[in-house]
Amino acid sequence: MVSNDTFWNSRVANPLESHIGYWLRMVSNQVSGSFARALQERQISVAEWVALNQIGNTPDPTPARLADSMGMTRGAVSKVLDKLDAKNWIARTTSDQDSRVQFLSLTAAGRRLLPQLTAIADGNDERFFNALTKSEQATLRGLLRKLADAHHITQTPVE
Amino acid sequence: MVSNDTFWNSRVANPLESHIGYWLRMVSNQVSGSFARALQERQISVAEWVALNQIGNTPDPTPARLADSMGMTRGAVSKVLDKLDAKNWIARTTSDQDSRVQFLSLTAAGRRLLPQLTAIADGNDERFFNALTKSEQATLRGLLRKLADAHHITQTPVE
DNA sequence: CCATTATGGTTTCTAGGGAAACCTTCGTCA
DNA sequence: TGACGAAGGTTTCCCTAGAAACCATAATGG
Repeated sequence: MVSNDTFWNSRVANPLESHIGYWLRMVSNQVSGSFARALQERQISVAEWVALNQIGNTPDPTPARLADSMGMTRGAVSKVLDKLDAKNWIARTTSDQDSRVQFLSLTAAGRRLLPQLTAIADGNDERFFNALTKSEQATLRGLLRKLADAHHITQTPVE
Repeated sequence: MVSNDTFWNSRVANPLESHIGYWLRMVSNQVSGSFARALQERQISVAEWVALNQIGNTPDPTPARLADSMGMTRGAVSKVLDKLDAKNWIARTTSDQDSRVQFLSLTAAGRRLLPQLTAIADGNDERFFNALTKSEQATLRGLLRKLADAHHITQTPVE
């Protein structure tokens, strides 16, 4: 047994606690909630951060590709990009080959900001999963990857 | 190594993929998304289902306790209860001892419905985590419990 | 015993994201 | 080449949930 049983057994009986998905959401909500709060202090939403990160780390990013990889609709992405644009962290330039397409890029300010946000993300992950040993962390990562693989999940999670 | 490396290594390099939280959200989003879609076919939201389940499985449920256990604000819970009430799945009766307090209970229709929804939840969990062996499932559950324990997470996850 | 504070629940306002309609531009094919 | 469908992006509408203001009632304490 891995965990502190007395604590958990004290909880109100609920058949759903036998679901792995239950624990998965519980933990996932907490870790992303804590990250969202950290970003909030800088007036940045998780979606904005994910978009910024994708723009900084994928080749030739466009709104459509972002929507695909983030698992958001194009409408939603459009609004997120508006925000990033208003904050002068990204630039949108229309493609020469296809005037429907926009290429997205980080501005100088965006390039300065991104590593700071990445550091926050690193710290959040580190702090949260430090409750596990290195070996347990590797096991957990492996199991999650196996699930993602089995179900062909490819979307970068946003919320 | 647990997973299919060639598949994952073909992904665009992104430093965040080293975060366990990244994989956690990715997988969690997928499992709860698939569950949400299953409920959607019956015009039921995840929040409604969680509330219904709590009402059916906790002693003397009240809106305030629900808000606590679900990690939602009381305002949000109030609206969810309005929906369940409109569908005639729950009843609200004000307490004799404290007229501010409402006790929540399932109606006959609610009692009939709940097991069906629970079966959907069971099926969803089962189907998704079948990609892991029984032993891996136990390991995963243990690791998630350990994290929830370490961080004193007690809220039933909603979305 | 009354004033103040705390608590339970609802309502209002706002922000974020999906769905779908919309506009523009590109590709196809007759 | 011109019509039609597909694709990229934006806008509009709607729904959900949080924040905060609000109302009613209970508890506290002077």
